Amino acid sequence: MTEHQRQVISSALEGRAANGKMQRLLDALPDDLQGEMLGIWERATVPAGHILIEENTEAENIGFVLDGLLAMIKDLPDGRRHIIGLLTPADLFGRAFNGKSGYRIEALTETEVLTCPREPFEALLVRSPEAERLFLLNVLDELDAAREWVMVLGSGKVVQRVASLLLILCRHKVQGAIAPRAPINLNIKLKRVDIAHLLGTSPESLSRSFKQLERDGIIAINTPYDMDVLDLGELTEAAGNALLIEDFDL
Amino acid sequence: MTEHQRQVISSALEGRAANGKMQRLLDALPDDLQGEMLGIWERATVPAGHILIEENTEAENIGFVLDGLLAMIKDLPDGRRHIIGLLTPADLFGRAFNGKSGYRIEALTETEVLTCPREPFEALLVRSPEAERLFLLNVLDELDAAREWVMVLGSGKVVQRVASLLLILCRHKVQGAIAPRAPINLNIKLKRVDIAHLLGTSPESLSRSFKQLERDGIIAINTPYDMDVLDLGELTEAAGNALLIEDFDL
DNA sequence: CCATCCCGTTGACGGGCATCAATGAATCGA
DNA sequence: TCGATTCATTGATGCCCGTCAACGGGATGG
Repeated sequence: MTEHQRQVISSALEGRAANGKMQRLLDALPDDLQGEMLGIWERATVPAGHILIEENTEAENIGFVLDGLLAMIKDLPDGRRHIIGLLTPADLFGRAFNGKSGYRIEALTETEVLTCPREPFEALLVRSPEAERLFLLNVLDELDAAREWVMVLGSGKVVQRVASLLLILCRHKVQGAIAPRAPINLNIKLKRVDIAHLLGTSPESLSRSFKQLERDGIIAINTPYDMDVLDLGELTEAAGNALLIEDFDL
Repeated sequence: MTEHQRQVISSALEGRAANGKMQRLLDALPDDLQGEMLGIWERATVPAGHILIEENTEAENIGFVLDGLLAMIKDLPDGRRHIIGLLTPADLFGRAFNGKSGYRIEALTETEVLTCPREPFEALLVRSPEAERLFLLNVLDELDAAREWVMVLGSGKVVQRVASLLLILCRHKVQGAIAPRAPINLNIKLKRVDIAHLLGTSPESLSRSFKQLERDGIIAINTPYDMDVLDLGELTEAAGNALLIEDFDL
């Protein structure tokens, strides 16, 4: 491992949410492969609106989110756009081992990513069963997340979906930690339009649902991007218990 | 490999849709592991309504669908039930490597499956990188399917979702083959209620949507379980082009 | 052969929500 | 500093669709 490589990776991971996962991934590798793993990654900062992987193309890059927010987006012929899922720090994206994407990867905010060409990444996975298993576990997690979204989107009323989204954000925020009775502060990075497209609704209906949750005393809206969840129990109630896995330590 | 084992597997695969995939999986294994793989599977026939994996339990079994139809189902507290996804012949189910399920696996029709305990399956994957990669590819396919459902469920109108479902069924039917201009006959194994829960709507609305597609000359309904897709192009139109990957050879 | 059940369909009704339109607040650039 | 743009919110309107109800046909069982 060259000093340059070490520098890239360490500066990239410094003080970020993603460092734990990346570090675990590295530690699991045999020593002789660690350098190779580090060597193929390139760090990049992309502005909001930038498209990292185009729709319906053989993705040539694998990516790892360090900071910011990406989304899997599909444009519909009628001009509307649908957000299939989000990519947050510590998420992998790209199409290792399987072809075209069907959707594009777009930055919703300014984002820092690590990218590497697809071939050497695949080659490394083939060579190292440990790395491949880590990747497999990652994909399994993504599968759970996707199925959870299927659950959320299938459940009727808009308020329920909004509540479910908030629950997921809370879970993401307090992960591992014991959930306090105290309000959970959420810093939403998404615009209302994006949330709407994510939940399969319109910004107007979304706004009304937020207001309703606020009237019910379940949340407090400080700014459109800063809200507090006041009552986790009632929020779960409002969500209709639609979430697949409820692993809050209540 | 004992004669008993060989008998179980060969009779199980005989003349079934699932045999191709299982055979490929076997061929990819080193010779000395093939016997081990075959030895751990047990064949079973379960009646409709039978629950193969309970919700919120550590699944102790891995399964492989030979014939019939399974579904991933989550019950909502209000009594409604939501179908998250289907499992058709050649599909794997179970929770190798990651814990609880959050939904249950239930047979919608009488179903033949191969099952095996989880530990030896995982052990075999760990021992054989080839098997693990096959499993990984399987999971990647499932991920695509799940994201496709996210897409379908997010797209507004019920008629669009119905059309999308029909498109998926058509694709499943003609997979690989060149899609003919001639009508595609679909044999639906699902009850209307189940389709409704799958698409996040009600049986009544579903019926109306089917009728509308028939009025528009896009499909012909012979019986509720036997319909012909008359115009694949218009069906795609009606679906709003919401599908992620459109790999028909039109 | 009839009674019962299950299921799909059809009709009527009401509510939720998408759409259109307008206002207000915040940010940005000239 | 002042327009211009973007975005969130609110109101009004009409339609989609979820619900309740009833009907009919096919299957099952006595």
